[in-house]
Amino acid sequence: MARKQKEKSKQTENELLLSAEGLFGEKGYVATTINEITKKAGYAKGNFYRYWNSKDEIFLSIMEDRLKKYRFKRDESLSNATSLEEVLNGIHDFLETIIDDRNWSKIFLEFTIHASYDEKIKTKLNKSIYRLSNEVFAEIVTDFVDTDFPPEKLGALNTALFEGFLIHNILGTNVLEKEDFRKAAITMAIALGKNTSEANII
Amino acid sequence: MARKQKEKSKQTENELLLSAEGLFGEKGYVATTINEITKKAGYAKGNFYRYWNSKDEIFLSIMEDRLKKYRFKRDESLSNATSLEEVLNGIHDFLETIIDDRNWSKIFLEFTIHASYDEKIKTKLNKSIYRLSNEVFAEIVTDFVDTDFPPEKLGALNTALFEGFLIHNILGTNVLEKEDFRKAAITMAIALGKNTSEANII
DNA sequence: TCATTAAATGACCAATGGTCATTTTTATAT
DNA sequence: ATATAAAAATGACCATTGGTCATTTAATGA
Repeated sequence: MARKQKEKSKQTENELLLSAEGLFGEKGYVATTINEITKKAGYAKGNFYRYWNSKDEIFLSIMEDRLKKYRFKRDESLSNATSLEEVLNGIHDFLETIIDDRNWSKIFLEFTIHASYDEKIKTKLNKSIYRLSNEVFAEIVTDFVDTDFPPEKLGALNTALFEGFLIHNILGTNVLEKEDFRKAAITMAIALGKNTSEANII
Repeated sequence: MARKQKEKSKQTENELLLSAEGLFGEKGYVATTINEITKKAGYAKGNFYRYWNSKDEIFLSIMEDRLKKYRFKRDESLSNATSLEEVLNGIHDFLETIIDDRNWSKIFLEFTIHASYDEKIKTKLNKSIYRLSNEVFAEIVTDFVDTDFPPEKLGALNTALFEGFLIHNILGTNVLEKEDFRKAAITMAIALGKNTSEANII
């Protein structure tokens, strides 16, 4: 039974993943050490590299996993929206679950910047996995947009405001609340995407 | 003449500052090495620590310097605005000079996140020096706001959208242009801060 | 029982930020 | 000029990092 060996291997991988996720969540990307990850799981450092080729790699896989879960929540939130306002509110219900996952949004940002210095990782990050809103946001929102303002830009702007709000939170600036963010984002989207007398004021 | 020694000392400090600014600008914060900084300026590593106590410290001083210059530009841009639209456009003229300073906005973000893991540096960053818009934005904008939406929140939201846009640029997502950012930010601010029939739609 | 294969180890490597005893350069007092 | 003190500069050294790899330990199938 070679089975048992594969099982053990899978289990070790899982133990390391769990250990890593815990440490990343506590201390962030840079401050977490491979040595710590393996030690916490009860192994020696070298064993880590049987399962991943680098710290980047294990982080990416953890990140993908978390984002998958986030996306699932988003799809739930959006399933029965019938107007732009409802869609936007649905999206923000879901964005707020990310915000509440406080440390992790910060850590995603940390890794995003770290990755931006490395073409390979940067490409991986951009490859749909990371960008939470853009295209999908656009897709959903298209039906509800009256103006000729491109929906994918609406999506990108929404993401931008969201990530800016994350930075605001990270610094603990304390001026904005979640509700402010939601109100601003929705107001912005409606002003740009809905054809009222004031929409294109500029 | 102890003068000469002090002059030499000042000059060395300057050479190191220039070297550091160049390297940070090229390679970012983490990737730049103290060894490189001193070597490029023609000194040995140890000499660095006569002038600064850490890499953080020299970076902060360079950052302050750059931000001072930015702020000067901003004050110029705002000197003769007479309406909310004009104020906002003035602010965005200045924000776009930061955006065009491409690498540096990225590096500021990199350092901001790095700093967020260290209470001491975080405090220093927040101590007015870094936050470009918030209070000042609020101060300037107050006169032009009709609604009861707090001006300091307008400022923070503007900053948030700005920094989100920076991240968008960093990742090279290519959906948004500077003009989109400007239009969105101004639309948002007006929709929240100007009393029209649509302003408080939510 | 024994050879084969997989899992796990930890000494080792180059590079990092930072320290510090030592050397080199410069200024002053006699 | 020369000796002394003080400032400027050096680079070997430290602990720690991500990553490598020859070696050891354990499971498997004959």
